[in-house]
Amino acid sequence: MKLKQITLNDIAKKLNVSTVTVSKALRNHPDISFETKKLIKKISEEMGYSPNILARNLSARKSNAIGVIVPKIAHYFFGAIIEKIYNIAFENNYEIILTVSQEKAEIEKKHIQTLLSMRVDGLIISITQQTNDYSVFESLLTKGVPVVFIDRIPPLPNINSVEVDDRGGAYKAVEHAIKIGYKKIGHFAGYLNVNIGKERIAGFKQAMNDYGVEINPDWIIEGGFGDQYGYEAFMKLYNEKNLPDIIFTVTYPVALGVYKAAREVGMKIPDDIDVICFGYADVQEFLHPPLSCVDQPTDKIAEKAMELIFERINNPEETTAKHVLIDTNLILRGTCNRTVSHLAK
Amino acid sequence: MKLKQITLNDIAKKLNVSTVTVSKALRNHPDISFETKKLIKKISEEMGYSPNILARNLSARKSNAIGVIVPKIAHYFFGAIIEKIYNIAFENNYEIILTVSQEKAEIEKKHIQTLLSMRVDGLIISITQQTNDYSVFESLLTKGVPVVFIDRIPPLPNINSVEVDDRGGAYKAVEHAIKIGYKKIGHFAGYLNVNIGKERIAGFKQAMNDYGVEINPDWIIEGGFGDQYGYEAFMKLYNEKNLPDIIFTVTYPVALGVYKAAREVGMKIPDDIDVICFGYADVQEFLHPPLSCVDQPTDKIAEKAMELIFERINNPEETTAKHVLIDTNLILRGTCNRTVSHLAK
DNA sequence: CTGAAAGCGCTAACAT
DNA sequence: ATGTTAGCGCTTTCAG
Repeated sequence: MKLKQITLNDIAKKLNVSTVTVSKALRNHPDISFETKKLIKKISEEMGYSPNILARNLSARKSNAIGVIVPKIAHYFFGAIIEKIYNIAFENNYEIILTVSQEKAEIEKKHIQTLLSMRVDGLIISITQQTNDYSVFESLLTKGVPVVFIDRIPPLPNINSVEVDDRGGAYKAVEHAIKIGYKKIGHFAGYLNVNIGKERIAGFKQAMNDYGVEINPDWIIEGGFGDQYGYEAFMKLYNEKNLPDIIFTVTYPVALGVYKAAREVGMKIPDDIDVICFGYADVQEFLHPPLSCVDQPTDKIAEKAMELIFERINNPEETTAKHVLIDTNLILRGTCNRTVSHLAK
Repeated sequence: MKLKQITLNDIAKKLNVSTVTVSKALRNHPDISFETKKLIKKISEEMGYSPNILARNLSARKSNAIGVIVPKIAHYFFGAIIEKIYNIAFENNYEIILTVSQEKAEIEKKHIQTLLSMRVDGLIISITQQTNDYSVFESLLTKGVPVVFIDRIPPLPNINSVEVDDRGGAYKAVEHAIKIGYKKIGHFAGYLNVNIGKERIAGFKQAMNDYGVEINPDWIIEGGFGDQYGYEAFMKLYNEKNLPDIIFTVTYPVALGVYKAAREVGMKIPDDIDVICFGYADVQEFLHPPLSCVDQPTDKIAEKAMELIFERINNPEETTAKHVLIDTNLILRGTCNRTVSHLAK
């Protein structure tokens, strides 16, 4: 802003001391006597002094800020992680510079540039679904910029990352479905070029194989992570009269799409068709029936990510990367939650 | 970060020119010949130069950044607004420094200090539910800092604000309920010390009065904005065997609480008890039945807020404040959406 | 077209 | 205990 801002110099002149004295006094430097400190603080308060962080950071060559890049905000998963990241940063006197890539690789790239220009101390990134050029990230690494990737992770060696155990979580869900008696299990799988899509379908397949349940490729549908896709995928199978007994969806919105479609065609969940999804959201318990899911502990993801980034910031020399897998747990509510003897064939 | 960053000077030395030349070349200043520009750009690219925005901003005495303070993020309403704000900022080459007050007045105050220290060009604020000391905001105004308040607005004269027409929206919802035949209309009202609570109940009452429908004070319950409160309020009336025919809830989570409670006691929405709420959320259409609501156009709020803040930033002299009321519209889905002849008594 | 000088506000290092 | 000097990286005069 263009307003006249009070500077150290202004205070110094008023008190007939040097800027350095004021600077030190305000930062409680032991050099300065208690009396002068008190006076200086009082006056600067009165004058409405507010330190210029730009100048301070320029001088200190660090910003006390962490840059964050996420594909979107208005989404339970990212919203919750971001909120937690903010809280942790606040407790540690760090600022967060949040940017949104809108799932676009070019925007992501621009944000990286901007954040580097802002001289953030580190970067936390969740890459877009369409990112396929990883050179930007590589150059980040060779430059030695502290970076931690969360959830959506580029296929690069030796990077710090915090990831949900997608495979294990998917496995848990499918295993549970099998254990309560399901045999005809479908999977709406999202995009398989994204690591979460890849991992979740892997967990699905592994559970099926481990328990000797046949995988019907007709019931595995790729396509997207949004509710629209769940709706369409359901309708496709419905029209083919080829629905499984239960569908494991790659995300929670996809399950919403299934709910909507099922209601439209008059099928009752969980009796006519059952659902379980990957991903927690606060509204699931209010659905009818309440939707069971694989919970991804957003708080833990945020905590670990911040822990790693701080570690990296404080040990710039350290080069071995850490890969953290966050364990998931099944939250069983109104779906996929009772033995299905009626299906025994 | 502590890494060696390339500076203008580094490039200048390498090319045996002055920093100024490099600076100008990189910014496409007409002073510099096409040839040198080309060369300098090529080299700085090669060297991986990234301008130090801190230094640039310090020199320019402005930051090209807007500070935003919201009570929370993981919430549909704020999430959607923030997302839009980010997009608009991006299009205008502005940075957003987002901070979260966690509904705590002291944190809010700290954030204001920090953002001022960062020399943001302007501030967009949605105050906490517990803020009751408005002097911070007042001093902001006297300092001449461009500020726009959104949604949650302090009772101060002459401030820029963007507000949803809460009263009008509530009026619309209640009016609609009346028109389709409801007489026994309740209102779960949230906190009345917050402007949105105050306005919404005012709209409720006004509609009731305008249409000559009797207000039963037993059916107006204050208490909070979360689902828990909706649940409790419903249960209270249920236990007293004193439920109205329809409940207008102050927020969408409160309606969720009602859904949950109603299901628990075996009452069917909308037949046994009907609901309509203030506030849009993407999941409403997936509820059973899909929940009708008063939509608050988050995009418009964000757009207007950004418009006002830019206006203010570009005209620091301007002192007359603008107050924008964003119109709402009713989104009718599965609730509060059919004539209730069966209730005629 | 190019560059030298000065300053943005602050702090670390080195006197006094 | 206080002040002087110099520099963080960039940009805006203004002179050449």
